[in-house]
Amino acid sequence: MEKLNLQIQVSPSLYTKDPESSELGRQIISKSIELIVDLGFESFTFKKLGTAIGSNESSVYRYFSNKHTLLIYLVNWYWSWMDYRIVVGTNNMTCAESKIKTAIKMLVSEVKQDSNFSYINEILLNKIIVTESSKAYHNVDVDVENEKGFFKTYKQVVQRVSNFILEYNADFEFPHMLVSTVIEGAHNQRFFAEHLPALTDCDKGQNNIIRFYNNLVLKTLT
Amino acid sequence: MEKLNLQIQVSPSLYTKDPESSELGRQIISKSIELIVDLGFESFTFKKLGTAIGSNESSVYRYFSNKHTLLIYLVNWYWSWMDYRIVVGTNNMTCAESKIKTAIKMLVSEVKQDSNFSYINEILLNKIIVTESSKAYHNVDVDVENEKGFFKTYKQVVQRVSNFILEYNADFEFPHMLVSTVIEGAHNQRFFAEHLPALTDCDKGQNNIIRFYNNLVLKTLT
DNA sequence: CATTCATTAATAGTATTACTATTATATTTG
DNA sequence: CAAATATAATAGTAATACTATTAATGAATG
Repeated sequence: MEKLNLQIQVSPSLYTKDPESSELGRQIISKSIELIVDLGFESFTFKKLGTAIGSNESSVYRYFSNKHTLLIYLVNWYWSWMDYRIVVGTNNMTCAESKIKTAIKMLVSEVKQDSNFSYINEILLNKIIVTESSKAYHNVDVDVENEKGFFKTYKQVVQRVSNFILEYNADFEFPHMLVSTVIEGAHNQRFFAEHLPALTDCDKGQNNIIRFYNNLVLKTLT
Repeated sequence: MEKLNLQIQVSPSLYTKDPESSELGRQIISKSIELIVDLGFESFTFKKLGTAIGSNESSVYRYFSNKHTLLIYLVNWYWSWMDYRIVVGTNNMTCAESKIKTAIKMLVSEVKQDSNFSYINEILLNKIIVTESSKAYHNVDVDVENEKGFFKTYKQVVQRVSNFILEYNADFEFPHMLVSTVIEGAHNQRFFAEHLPALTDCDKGQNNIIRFYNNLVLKTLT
């Protein structure tokens, strides 16, 4: 596709200062993605991030109040980006089945770099989603953070794909359950394939995950 | 069922001193379950646990080298217990479909207290599994810990149910994927129902989760 | 009965983390 | 140029996740 002039909008409640507004801010995002992948979220600190971008811990704190909020920012960026991809990818499609398959493919497979958003490495960000994103909501503050809209873009994607499901089968009772099962399930399978292969059957190749979930969704809907 | 003289065996690699071997050890397990549910795993500390059992931080360290290992211990206990329940629950069954349904019900629904294991509150432990267990493997040390057998009992349950799946449909390519999708999916749905209802359709009652996954599994296998 | 051994409790101490606060120095902008 | 703003550097704090040491207790054994 052509290169577009796009920017993913992230809710201002997720930062103290907009990281898109300065070079330092963009570096914070860019490098934090690399560091979280390399170190894991637990070992990632603002001090290490500051050093890595040739800046200071305290400068990072001017953008994000803590590393948890930074993770939420990244997660929201990812789901806004995914939502945009699903909308574009299914645009002009009339067949509900095709829409579902397109969405599943995007949600389930490994991601490719999107040159429209230069300072964000979507491949690495996708790895963070697979490995770390459940930590965004598996904590004591979920309810408060949910109220603040921290999970809005994820819910938006689930809703969008749920609508495809209902287009395909208006009587199906559990579209959201099905969609969230597929999304979280696929992330797990990718993680298991790499670290706990006994919990999956991916040894025979990546495409199995797509085949498995396509089959699962379409059969469940009949 | 009658009260049995049973004890769940947990691998000695998961503790420094066997908590089953002393009153203090049993209290450590018992109280840690309560505290992790109340505080969340991140805010749970051995210091707080020591105080809560009227003992000392350092005494807890004689049993478990850190709180992560204690979580792994609890997770392993849970899956050994679940495996035992599945074996007993499906014993003498000849019909593969019934075995599958029995297993799904056990894996998916809220748990009831099992009086055979007095000092462990299975209801609370199940909440820990739902909310915290993904933290057991979503970290940088997965591979090392997997080598050490930290996830053995979980894999054992997945394998057992996968065998039922193959009994039902020997040609099905992805039994482990299906089983781990159901287990993790059901845990997520229970969590979402409580905290992020937009990601699920559970408002109409708990039984929906069982219905949804029963339907999903049996249709996927046709 | 005395000794030994293991268990536990209490205390202190360390490195790291996740911040906050302050000040100094650049840089931008009006 | 002055004022405002952004950044860097430094210092400091409370809490965490431990380790190490010592002391008190009690049970087993010779």
